[in-house]
Amino acid sequence: MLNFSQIDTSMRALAEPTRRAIVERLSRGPASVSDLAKPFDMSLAAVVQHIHVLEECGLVVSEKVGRVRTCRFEPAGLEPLAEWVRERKLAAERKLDRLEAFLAAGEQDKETGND
Amino acid sequence: MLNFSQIDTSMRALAEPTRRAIVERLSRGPASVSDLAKPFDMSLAAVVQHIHVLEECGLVVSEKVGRVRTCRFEPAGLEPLAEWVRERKLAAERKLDRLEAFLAAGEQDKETGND
DNA sequence: AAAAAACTAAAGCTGCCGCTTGACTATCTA
DNA sequence: TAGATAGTCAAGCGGCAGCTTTAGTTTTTT
Repeated sequence: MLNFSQIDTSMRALAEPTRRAIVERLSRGPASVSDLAKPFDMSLAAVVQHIHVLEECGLVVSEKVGRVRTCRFEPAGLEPLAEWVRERKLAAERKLDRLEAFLAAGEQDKETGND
Repeated sequence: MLNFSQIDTSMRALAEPTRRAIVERLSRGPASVSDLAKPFDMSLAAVVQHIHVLEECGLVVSEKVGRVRTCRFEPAGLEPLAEWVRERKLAAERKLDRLEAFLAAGEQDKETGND
C-alpha cells in the first residue's frame, strides 16, 4: 500500500510489544541503550533496532555523550495516534447523532400525526 | 513473545492500513462486507480476513441477515489503546513534575543559601 | 598501553502476515 | 428452477519484520 504517513509509522512502531515496553520504560524517565536492553531476553543489537524504529516515528529522541546514548520519551510522538482515536470516536458519535435525530424526527412525525 | 493482551491485539490490528481504513469507513456508519471491500484493490476474501481480525479484538461487530453480513464499528474497542496513550502521557507528566520539583527544590536551596 | 564497556553497522536466517486461488454454501432474483 | 449474488473455508505462497551473529569503532577504566 506504500503508506508513509505519521499515523502509519507510529501505529506500526507500537504494534510491537518490545517497543511498547521500551516506551513504557522511557515514559518514566530517560535511560541508556544498555539499561533499556537489560529486561529483555534478546541481543543488544535487537534493542538498538527497536530504538531506531521509535526514533524514526518521533516517539523517542536520543543523544550520545561519550560512549553512552541516552534515550528520552517524546510524548508529542503520540499525537497522531491520539488524534486518530479522537477522530474515530467523534465520527461514531456524529453518526449516532444523525441516527438519534432521524429517530427523533420519526417520533415527531408520529406525535404530530397522532395530534 | 506470546502476548495476548487486549492492547496488543488492537494495536496489531490497527497497524494495518487496510484495517484502519475499514474502521474509518465503519466509524461513519455500518456497511456490508462487499461494500467494505469495494474501495480496495484486493480480493473479497482478503477483506473478510481483515474484518475477522477487527472482530477478534472488539473493534468491529457484525451480524448476518440473509446472505448479507453487516458490520458496525465498536468505539469501546478503542479503549485499551486510548488508555495506554493516556497512561504514557501521565507517566511522562509525572516524571516532568518530579524534575520540576527537584529543580524548584534546588532554587529553594539557592535562595535560602543566599539569604 | 591494554582491556573493558557501550554501542554501531551489516549480513543472513526464520516465522509469520497478508494476499490469492479455488472450491463450496446459502440466499435472493428472474 | 436456473443463475446470480454474497459470503465462507482452507490451502499455499512470497515478502518482510524481528532476531542473531560477527566484526568493527569509540570511549573509558585500570
